[in-house]
Amino acid sequence: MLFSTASGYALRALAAMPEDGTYSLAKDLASLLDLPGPYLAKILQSLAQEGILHSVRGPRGGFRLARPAHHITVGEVVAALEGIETMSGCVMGFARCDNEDNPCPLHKAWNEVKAHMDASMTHVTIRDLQILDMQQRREVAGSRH
Amino acid sequence: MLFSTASGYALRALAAMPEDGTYSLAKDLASLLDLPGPYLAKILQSLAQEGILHSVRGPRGGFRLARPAHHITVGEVVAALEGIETMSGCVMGFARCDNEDNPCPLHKAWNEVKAHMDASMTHVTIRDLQILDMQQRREVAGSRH
DNA sequence: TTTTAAGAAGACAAGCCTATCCTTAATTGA
DNA sequence: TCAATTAAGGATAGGCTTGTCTTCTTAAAA
Repeated sequence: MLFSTASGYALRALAAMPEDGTYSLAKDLASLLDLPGPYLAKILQSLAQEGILHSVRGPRGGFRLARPAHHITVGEVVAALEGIETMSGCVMGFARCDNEDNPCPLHKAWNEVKAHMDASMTHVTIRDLQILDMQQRREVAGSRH
Repeated sequence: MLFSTASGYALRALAAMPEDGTYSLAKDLASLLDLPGPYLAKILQSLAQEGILHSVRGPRGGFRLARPAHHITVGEVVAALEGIETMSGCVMGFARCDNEDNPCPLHKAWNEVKAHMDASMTHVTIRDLQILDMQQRREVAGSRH
């Protein structure tokens, strides 16, 4: 997996949250998606601090998307949890490796990879994941019959 | 960086080893490349166990490449230290994400990325890194004047 | 006002990676 | 044979990620 476990959990949880303004509970999302509850709660709290989610304490509280799902990109979520440095730097860890002077043998390939992923991550939004999420949950439900 | 620190160190050390059959000491490579000596020694020992290096104990011993540099691929080194699972699995950590049924929105992009990197890693060898290594050491030497 | 239902925040632990150190084993050379 | 040299192996420690647990705070509902 390219992303961290936390990012994967976050994307799945965001895709499962309704957009009707109602609040979802961390533990409900966790049991729905079969994720570790306390850990998911921490992740959702981080996303709330980053302005991706809105949270309310107390009865009938919980988490909801701070913006429409199609305005939250995958890259934004990953950056909020992992920082933006994830894919920067030389693939091989060479200190002196840049475009102009002495690129490492994997430099060109890695640059194309980065550009490709970067484009995907800024264009794919949580809304795109919602469809997938529905498909997956339908299949899981079907397999239980 | 895509690879682990250990893989980066390993590639740099392998690129710096002579191919004339003589043995290099872990601590010499470490000081030449400015890497943590004991840690590099562990890494080289792992590479010896994997058959990428040949090691001899005692005076005049050390490590040498077990095969010609152009027969050792970058992918082989990374796989020896990190396992082959590094780039397998869904990018987003979705359990049910495959080519046929329900690929995740990043699935296609990630597959192209994987194919690209995989091709590079099996075609680029330690010999390709030797040229880079010479360039980098020359520059470092020059910058000290 | 009291109770209850939530998130927020902190401590804590397990596991992995990075890194160091110490001891042991092997090999060479005197 | 003995001393020196080198890798091999194990123990240990710090940092980060994953994950759990407990306590505190907020806010709604009774």
